[in-house]
Order: sequence, then C-alpha cells, then structure tokens
Amino acid sequence: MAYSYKYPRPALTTDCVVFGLDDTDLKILLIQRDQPPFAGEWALPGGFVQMEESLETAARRELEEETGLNKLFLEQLYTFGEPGRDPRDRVVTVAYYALVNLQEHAIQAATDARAAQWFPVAELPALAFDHDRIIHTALKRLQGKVRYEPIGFELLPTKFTLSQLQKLYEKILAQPLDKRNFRKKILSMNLLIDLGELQQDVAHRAARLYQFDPQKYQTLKQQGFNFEI
Amino acid sequence: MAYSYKYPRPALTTDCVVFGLDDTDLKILLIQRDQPPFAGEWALPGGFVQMEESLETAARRELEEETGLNKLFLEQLYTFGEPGRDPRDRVVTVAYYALVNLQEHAIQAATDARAAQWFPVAELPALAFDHDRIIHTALKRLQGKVRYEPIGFELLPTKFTLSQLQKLYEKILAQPLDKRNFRKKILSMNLLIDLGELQQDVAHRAARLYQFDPQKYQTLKQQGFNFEI
DNA sequence: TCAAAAGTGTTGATATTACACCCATGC
DNA sequence: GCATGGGTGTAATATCAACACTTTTGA
Repeated sequence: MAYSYKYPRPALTTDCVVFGLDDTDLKILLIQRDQPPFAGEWALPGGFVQMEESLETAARRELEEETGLNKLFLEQLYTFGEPGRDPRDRVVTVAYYALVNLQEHAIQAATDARAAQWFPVAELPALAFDHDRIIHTALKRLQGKVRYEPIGFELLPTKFTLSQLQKLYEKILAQPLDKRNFRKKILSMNLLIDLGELQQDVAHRAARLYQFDPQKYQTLKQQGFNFEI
Repeated sequence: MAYSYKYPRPALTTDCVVFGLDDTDLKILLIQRDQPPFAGEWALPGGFVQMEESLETAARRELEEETGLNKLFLEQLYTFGEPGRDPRDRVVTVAYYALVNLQEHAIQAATDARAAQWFPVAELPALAFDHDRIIHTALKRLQGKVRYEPIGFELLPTKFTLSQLQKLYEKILAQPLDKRNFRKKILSMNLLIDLGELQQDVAHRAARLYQFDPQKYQTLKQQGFNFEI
C-alpha cells in the first residue's frame, strides 16, 4: 500500500517555538546546529516526521529528544513550505508552539549533545532557515491568543501570585496594565482558586498564591463565557 | 540537490474549504470524486503539491483547475496529518479556506469534468477522507475570524446593503443581531463608503448601497483600531 | 527605619443593550 | 391599500479607565 502516489514528494518536518518566562523576560529555546546547512547557527528544535506518527507526535518526540522537555502545552502554529526555504531540498515544515514554565521544567542536555539555550525574544541570535519568520509568526499568535484563551497560566508555576500573572501579560503584550483594574478583572472571572497560602522568602510583604481552575473554565465556557484580558 | 534527505516521505496535498453566501445559506463547494478511494462521494477541491510551487500556489492552482475559481480571498487553515486519514498511503494535507461571493463568481464545469456543487453547511453530504473534520475546523475559524477581521465583505458583492451585511453575520455566527445596534456599530467604524446609490428592482423601499474601504481599514489598523462585531 | 511590593474603591466616561414606529416602493 | 423590508433615537445598564494611599515584611 505504501507509495500509492508516484510523485516526487517534499520532505516533511516539524519545528517548535518553545516559549518560557522568567523573572525578566519572555524567552525562546534554540538549538545550535552542528551539521550543515547553517552549521553553528541557532535553530528551532525539530526534525523529520516519521511515516507512522502524527504531526503532533513528531513535534513532541523531537522536542523531547533535543531538549528533554515533555508534556508541554503544544499547539499547531502554521505550515511553512516556500520552495527554497531549505537550500538543499524542498522541505515543508509544520510549525508548533509550546509554553513551558521555567521554574518546573529544567532543560536537559540534548541527547545528541547539541547545545540548547534560552534566548530573550528581544535578543535572538542569527537563525537558520526561515526560523526568524516562524518565530515572528509564533509571537503574533501568542499575543493574539493569550488575550482570548487562558493559556498564559502554562507559563507560570502551578501556584502563582497576581503580580506574576500581571507581569506575564505585560511582557507578552508589551504594554503596562493597571494593577487594580487587572486584579478586578481577573478575579471577577472566578477562574482562580485562592490557595490561602503566602509566598515564602520574599523581602517584602508576601503575596497570596492562586491556582488556575481548568475545570471551572470548561464549565463556564460551555455556558457561553468568554475569557478576555 | 533533490532528495538530500533519504527518508520515506508522506505525500503532501492541499485541500480548500470554499465558502459562499447566497440569499438563504452559507454554502461550501464540493467536488464529486470519480476515482477510488471514496469514488462517488463528495470531497473538498484539492490535490498534490508540486515540487516547485508554494503551498498557497498549489491551493490556488487546484481550485482553478477543479472549479474555475481564482483570485479569491484564501488563507491557510490547518494541517491535517494523522496516519490513516487516507486509506492508501500516508498523506498530509495543508488545508486552506476561501471566501467568494456567489453573485460575481460563477463556478465553471471542472476541466476534468468532475461535478462541482454548492451545499448549505447544514446539509452536507457524506464526505470522503476526514473532510468533515476539515470543514468543521474551517467553520469554527470563520466564526472566530469574521468577528475580529473585516473578511465578511469577501462574501458579498462589491456594493451591498446594510441588511445584506447583517444577514451575513447572522448566518455565520448563527445568532440574531439587533438592526439598530448593528447599523450604529458598523457605521461608527467609518469603514463603509456610502455610494449614494439605491438598490434596483426590489418590491419594497430600496436600500442604500455601501462599499467596504480596505485602505481606510489599513490606516485605522495601524493607528491601533480593532475591528469587532 | 527603610525599601519593596501587596493590597484595596470610587468616580466619570464610554459602550452596550433593549426596544417600536414611520417610510418608501412595487404589486 | 397592503405587504415588504428600510431606516431611525433614547434611556437604562454595564463596563472601562484613571487614579493614591496604607499595609506588611525582611534587611
């Protein structure tokens, strides 16, 4: 049954834009290439889709192989297939983006010993292929989506403060938000569980810790509720 | 240079969900298959991506070959690549969706003599492959996008009345809208040019004709304006 | 006691919703 | 003259934006 269609076929890969957030920056995880083309340059984690795996499975497998990260929030972004985007051959790539919280997921040395490193989105190095364009598309998608879906929580630890959440939105949307209005809005949605716990070891008044309630969100969504920041 | 990557490759196709609007319904254009698998069933227009053409070019080429339609609004939707979605072989398809106004674009007999026919979205026939899933995804995308981008105008003739526009939104969003509030909102955006002309040959008071002003939209958008219905 | 961030309400402006009647036209 | 859709305004309500001070804690 294989190869019923006797036409030349483009090669098919997946690439993944992994976003992480730390105290100072929104960051993207890149891999240093050790093979031509673009040897020594930085690129998105990714690789070839195997014949028996789905596209998303391929994206997750490559991510784990190259960075040790797994069980991330992962969503298809866009498919890039201009002839000439790979100098050797026609290669079509299905791009994904992922969100990870840096506190709870440390990246491992890649199994094939290639360097993996986080870069602030404002300080990206030169990138292989059209990966700058893919990252640009992913940033736009993240900015659009974070306002209408509660995906921002994927970038935070399970327990977080309202200030952490506000800073997350300020960094992604690149605009300041009013503290009181932000708290009013987010708390009025009733999507956060007040854990009754406080931050530890901070050199100022400790903030309350909250947790996102995905089940509550599903329930409200079915009743016509729309998340919006 | 071709075939630098010596791995088995999935076949790559594009498929296109073409939406059209007439007086009564939102419709989708389907092609009747004359070859197995799924011979006799209905399917989305589409076909194989050639090695030297971009994905969008492939989608437009297939559309024109199979339906005669060209120069449509066309946007990438999603890439479907589950193993098993084609019974013969691993086939990954990059799906697009298109918007066309039925008044100004008649479909032609397909060059390869396959039947092309419009179906109301509520009365779709049995579909080949996973095309029902692709259509479902396209409908959701259209419903989401039409509220935040002025793409609905692509489904109307150049000159249209406010009632036509309102009915368009009511059909796509599947909810009634208040006439006075709708008019207030849409006119307050200043995106419509009042042509100073009236409908002809209607058996009631003739309505004013309007035209969407894409340049105005671009200008406003750059100033931070957000279209929203 | 100082620095640093947490936490908290009110007000005016703006936007949204609900709602009903007269108008123009062709038949 | 009647059926059909075109066209119009207002009032009540809800939402949004702007804004400053007190509290808590550890160093």
